[in-house]
Amino acid sequence: MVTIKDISKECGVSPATVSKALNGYDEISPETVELVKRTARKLNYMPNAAARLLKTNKSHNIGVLFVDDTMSGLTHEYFSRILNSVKEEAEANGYDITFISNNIGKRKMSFLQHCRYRNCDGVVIASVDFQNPEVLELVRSEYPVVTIDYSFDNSSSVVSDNQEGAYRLASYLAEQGHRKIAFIHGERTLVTQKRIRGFNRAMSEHGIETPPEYLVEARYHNAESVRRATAQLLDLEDPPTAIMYPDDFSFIGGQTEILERGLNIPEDISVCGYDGINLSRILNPQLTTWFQDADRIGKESVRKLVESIEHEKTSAAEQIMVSGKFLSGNSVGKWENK
Amino acid sequence: MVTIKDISKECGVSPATVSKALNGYDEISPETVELVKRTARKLNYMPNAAARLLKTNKSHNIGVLFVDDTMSGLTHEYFSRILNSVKEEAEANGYDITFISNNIGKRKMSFLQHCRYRNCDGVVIASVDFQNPEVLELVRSEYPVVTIDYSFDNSSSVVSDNQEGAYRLASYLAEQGHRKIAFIHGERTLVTQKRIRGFNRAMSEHGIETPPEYLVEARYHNAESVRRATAQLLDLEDPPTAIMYPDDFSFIGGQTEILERGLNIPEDISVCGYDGINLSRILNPQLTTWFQDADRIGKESVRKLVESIEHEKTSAAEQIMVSGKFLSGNSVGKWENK
DNA sequence: TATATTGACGAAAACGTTTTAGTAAATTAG
DNA sequence: CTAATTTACTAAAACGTTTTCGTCAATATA
Repeated sequence: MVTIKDISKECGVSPATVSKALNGYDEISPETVELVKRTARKLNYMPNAAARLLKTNKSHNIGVLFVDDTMSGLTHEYFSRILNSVKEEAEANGYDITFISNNIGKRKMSFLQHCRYRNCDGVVIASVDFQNPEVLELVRSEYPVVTIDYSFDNSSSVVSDNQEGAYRLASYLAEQGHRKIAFIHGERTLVTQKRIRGFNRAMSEHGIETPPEYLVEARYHNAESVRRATAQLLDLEDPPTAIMYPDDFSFIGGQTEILERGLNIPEDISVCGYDGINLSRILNPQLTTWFQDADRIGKESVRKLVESIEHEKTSAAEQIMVSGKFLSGNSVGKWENK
Repeated sequence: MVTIKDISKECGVSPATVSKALNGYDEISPETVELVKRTARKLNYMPNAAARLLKTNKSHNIGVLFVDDTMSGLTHEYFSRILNSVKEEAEANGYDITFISNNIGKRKMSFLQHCRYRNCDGVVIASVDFQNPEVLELVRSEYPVVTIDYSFDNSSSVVSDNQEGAYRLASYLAEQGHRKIAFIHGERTLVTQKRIRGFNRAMSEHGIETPPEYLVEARYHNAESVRRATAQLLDLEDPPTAIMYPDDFSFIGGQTEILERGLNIPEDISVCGYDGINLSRILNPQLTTWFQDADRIGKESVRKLVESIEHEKTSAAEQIMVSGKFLSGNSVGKWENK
């Protein structure tokens, strides 16, 4: 391993000078800087992040806390895209990322301890149980934190505009003439609550009374659970003519149920998804859905986090809302009161 | 930040003793060990990974090199599952993972340099262009390396049994009476070559002559490209009665084409996928496909890598093959020479 | 010319560990 | 009862950086 000392010997200057030359201090003569840099390149020198960290207390490492229990975190395209853009934005800013977990080897440690162990400079948190005491401990800690799709009072967050998304989808269905609109929503998280609110607003704006049995809970990203919910709706005395699904993926479970009953989309029943993942674009029929801008969400999170890290004094907590986009497909038909 | 010195003061012993007590050296009296550990817990002490690394030269950090250009790396369920199991197995062994890239901040560095910068103990490489000079540099370096789905001579690898998978699928189609079997395969990587070999073996064992136009290349995970390939096959003078697809996801592109021509699966045409991802289980019809054991692949990679890291002397390069599983669905029909 | 300032560099301490080479006391062996 | 060994500890160096104070010329100022 080639160190600063090797360079200093080769150049006949002190290690201090090498360090300064490499880090662009202005008290080193241009010629020396040139010499040092050339030698560094020649020797294929790479700074040692750990040694540097020890002095500077900056690891240039961002902790990423994603759910890991159900594993649906990484296979859910929405989250894997967030992760990917978090990674890319981090790298663009000179940071690496480290997954934060609470069991590393035999050593049991809390999320916070893991962060300290690895000297993270900050953490982005997504797709976790935000009631979890360990998560709360982390949020309340000395660390700069950005949460995704959930907001705490004293830290920054980036959230997808769930209320708007559900509102727009529901409004669209109503505008197509539907009056019996059901909403299969996910578990009752903050995200779900926002979507329900958006849905309700659209309904009331269109003067539609939604019977309570039109709102049914299923599990996000779970086709089987959504299929059951769909069956439940279709079994109703007065079944809906349109169904909003919790997400594009789980919709396929609903589709199975619909097909098996000999119904056609969108002739007999209209549907729409949520997320706007790749899958939704290639499905038959193509889904009408709401695109969540996962890339921007990841990117904004890191941008804000890095700002908090590097300008701790001047950077204030901020709630950032990322808007999505309506994606039209072939899954919604006009309902003409047949 | 509470350090070893804080503990040493609190306990009235030297830092050296604290370190040894914490690390289970046997030259410390049981009482002292007890006292030190208790105090450490009381003060909420966490060792500083960077400081430790500096002395021991072990970072307990595994580099993960996944493709990041097309981004299909992380959204492809096969790879996201590998990543997930890599992460979990790493954590189980006391390692964190760091994504290796070649542009971190403004600093342009090679993959190898990035590894050195972060002091990785070893690297697992998957889903990259294995001809890439930077990848080769890394493979040939001083680092323990495990490659996934590609083998180099002097390092270890974990590969999915692609030949077997394609062989079994093709055999199955033949056993169902099909004689006109087409294979839409992916780009000509090593993986693809293995699959083609398996396909060919199955064909020749069943005495089937496959016209060259039944083998068509498309892009993995790309519905549009696979749809075009499907159209090409269906436009043939003598179209196939069964099609093997490059992967479950891209099959949906093929399905679109098939449906638009008014054909039914499996009555008019039989299909099978590859990968056995979640999606394949919930699709209509359910796909007959080959399950690749991504979890085991990730796990074995890390197991082998950790072995190479921790027993550098005794651990020899090894090629590990992970077998998959035939998943039957409703996408293949018997072909009775109608 | 004497003094103050600037420019270019180096010595050394520090960051939090681990580990080698002791050391002094207690125990055992002869 | 010495001498040798063992037990339980410590001092200090080292890992590769960064950074604070110097220092010593050279230049600018009075």
